[in-house]
Amino acid sequence: MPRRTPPRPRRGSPDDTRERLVEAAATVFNEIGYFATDSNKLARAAGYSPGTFYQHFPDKRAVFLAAYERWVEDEVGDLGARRLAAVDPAARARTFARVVVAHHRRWGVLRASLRALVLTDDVVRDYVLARRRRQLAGLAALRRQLALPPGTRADDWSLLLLLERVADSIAWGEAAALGVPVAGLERALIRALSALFGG
Amino acid sequence: MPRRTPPRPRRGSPDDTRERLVEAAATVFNEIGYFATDSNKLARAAGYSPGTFYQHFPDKRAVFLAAYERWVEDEVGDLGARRLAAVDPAARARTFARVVVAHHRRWGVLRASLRALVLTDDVVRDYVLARRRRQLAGLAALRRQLALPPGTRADDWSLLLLLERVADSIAWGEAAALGVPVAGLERALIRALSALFGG
Amino acid sequence: MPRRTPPRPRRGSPDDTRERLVEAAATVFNEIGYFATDSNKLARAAGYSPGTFYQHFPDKRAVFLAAYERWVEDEVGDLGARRLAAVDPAARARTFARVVVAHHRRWGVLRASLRALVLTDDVVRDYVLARRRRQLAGLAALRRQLALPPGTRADDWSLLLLLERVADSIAWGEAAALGVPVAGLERALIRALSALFGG
Amino acid sequence: MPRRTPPRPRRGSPDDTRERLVEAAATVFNEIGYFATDSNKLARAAGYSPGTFYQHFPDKRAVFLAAYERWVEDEVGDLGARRLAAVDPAARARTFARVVVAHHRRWGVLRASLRALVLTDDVVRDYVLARRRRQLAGLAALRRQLALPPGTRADDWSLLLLLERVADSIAWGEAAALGVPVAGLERALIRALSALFGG
DNA sequence: CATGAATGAGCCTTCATTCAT
DNA sequence: AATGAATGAAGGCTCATTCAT
Repeated sequence: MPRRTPPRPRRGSPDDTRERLVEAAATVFNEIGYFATDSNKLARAAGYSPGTFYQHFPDKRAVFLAAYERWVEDEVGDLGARRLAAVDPAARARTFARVVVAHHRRWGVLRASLRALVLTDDVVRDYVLARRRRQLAGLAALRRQLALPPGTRADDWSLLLLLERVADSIAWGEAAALGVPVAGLERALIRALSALFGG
Repeated sequence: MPRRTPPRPRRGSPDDTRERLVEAAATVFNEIGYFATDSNKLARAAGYSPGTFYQHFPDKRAVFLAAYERWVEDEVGDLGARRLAAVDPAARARTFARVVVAHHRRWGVLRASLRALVLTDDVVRDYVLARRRRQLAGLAALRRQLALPPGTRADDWSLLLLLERVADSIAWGEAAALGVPVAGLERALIRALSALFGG
Repeated sequence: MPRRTPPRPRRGSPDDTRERLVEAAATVFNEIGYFATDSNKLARAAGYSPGTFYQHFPDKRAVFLAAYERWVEDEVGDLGARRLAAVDPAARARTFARVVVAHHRRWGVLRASLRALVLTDDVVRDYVLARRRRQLAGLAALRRQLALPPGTRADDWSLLLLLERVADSIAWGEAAALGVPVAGLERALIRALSALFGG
Repeated sequence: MPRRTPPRPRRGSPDDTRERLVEAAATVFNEIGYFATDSNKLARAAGYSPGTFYQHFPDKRAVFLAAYERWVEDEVGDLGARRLAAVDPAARARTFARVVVAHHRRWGVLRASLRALVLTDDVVRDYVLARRRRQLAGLAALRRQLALPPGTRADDWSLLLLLERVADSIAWGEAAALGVPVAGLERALIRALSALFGG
């Protein structure tokens, strides 16, 4: 964990500042987790003072949600139907699995904090549930756009959960530490996704 | 959340005291999560003073691990080979799934805290990894004792992850909030377990 | 408390700007008190930015004094000798009392903040004492102009204090909350003033 | 204003600690006012750490009210009917006036803070109103016990207000700074009280 | 003249932990 | 073994003020 360079910027548009704060927050949350992060250090990590932080976010939770939002958007962008449609159908499951694992590698710790918060904080809970609904809807839409057969809600949901949990396990280094071959896990993911994409 | 009744015990054997502290800790952690739990209140919830707490545990993390330990032991007891061997083979997958879900219902919040801690705290990490290794070994042992064909490590691991994540989703009320039918999820679990137990 | 509409003015003469700032300050101070007032919000309430505020006043205390000044001037205007001289002598005490109460109704909260500041802040203290001296001198002048007999300094001062405190009590709603009839208090004021004006 | 000696005590009964905290709070509030007082310094002034403070009071306001309470009790004790009954009737007004002025000398700044808070903070407001009601009732009781003729509520109230405001003016040094003879003010008080006590 | 992004000292409060009894 | 008063570092957040544009 390298010391964050308390870097450079000063005096920009509010959007740039907010952007830098979210960026830094995402990084810090993902290094040491939500609970170990303090809002002052967060601001400094982005190159700002504590006051600036609170001019952009009402509280620590709010940046956290903003960072989460950004992660979700990233993933949605990379896994969107357009992108997948461009891929050779036989390779879709593989591509999908790789993108998911890559995302989890980037956001593993933040995700774990999110899980802990969801159970404790109602605002976070509602926020996440709303996102989840869209995720499920997105999967259904994907099926339609790729002309795949529809699945039950329970099947879709357990597929998403498997995907997510296995990707976390790879991302966190849990699998490696347990001597579970990562390649094997990826094959398992691809197999599960094949039920969706065919191939 | 009813006010926990600070029980009346005083001056028991050290083991009884420790026992009560762990018990109370498990309850409190599971109600409001590790990070929101205050060690003084925890001691009071067990009917003791803060000082007593620190005479039995070096720090807050230590009770947390003890509570986790207890949870794992519960589960191991209920899912142990002996118990399962007694069950009609055709019903094993169903029984296993039900027990797992029931356990997660009881320990959902504590588990989420654990996940967040694992990524941040090396002591917790090592502790949990050791447990996980035993869990995997237990699964292999189960296979042997029930005379089932062996599986790859990756298959076993992803099965455990699916089980765990789906059970959490049910336990946390996430599935219900998303309109995913719980019965369907349980069927999915049973299907996945059938690959293990046959049936 | 309706959201203050941040008015639209921009680029006026310095005096207009200052004027608007004082006006807004008087209002805000009188709604939530000096200590609860945030200089940035105050500037926004006047339709300006924080920077503009500090181009017109060296600090928060300065606007406060300016707002106080304005209140005093209002009162002096309404209670001035010229105005009173125009009133039927028999009605003077009544008129005087009514004007005083009306003023206090308008400025109650600001006045309470002033009292707290006076004891803590030497600049405010000196400022207020200077005003007070003029107030006493004004009373003496009033006597002369209305050809009334002179009074002792102590009598004048305690008359002013009674006036002020009873008016505050009415203005703050204290009297009403205690079930003390306001009409009775006003009669008491008039009685006390009659000693001054005769009638 | 001498530097408060951050003195001696350690490890006592909760009541003693609370007592010392209230005592110190009363002193500090009365030196620099409620708004300039910070809770950590308050605790240190009593010889404790910040944490101890918050083990005895939920917040700064709470000590403030406790300090106010103590002041009121002091005054009630010294002005109680029993005490006054013991005084030569002819001297009652004088005694009463002196005690009131002495009290205000001791508590002037705290009182001014109280006034500012009352208008802004509903809890303080209700607290003070309750006290005020008792004060009015006490005055009525005093009348009865001394076999004095009853007065109107408005008369009682405006008497209390005059008393209080004139005493504040003396206590704060306002009168002296304005060249108003304090002896004259005291005579004015005694005159007003004579209407109550006779004499 | 006006702006508003940025500042940072500092306040209120919490809570894991200690230690004298 | 148990107590609980006491600790104080640290964290979240505010707000008066500055200054480059």
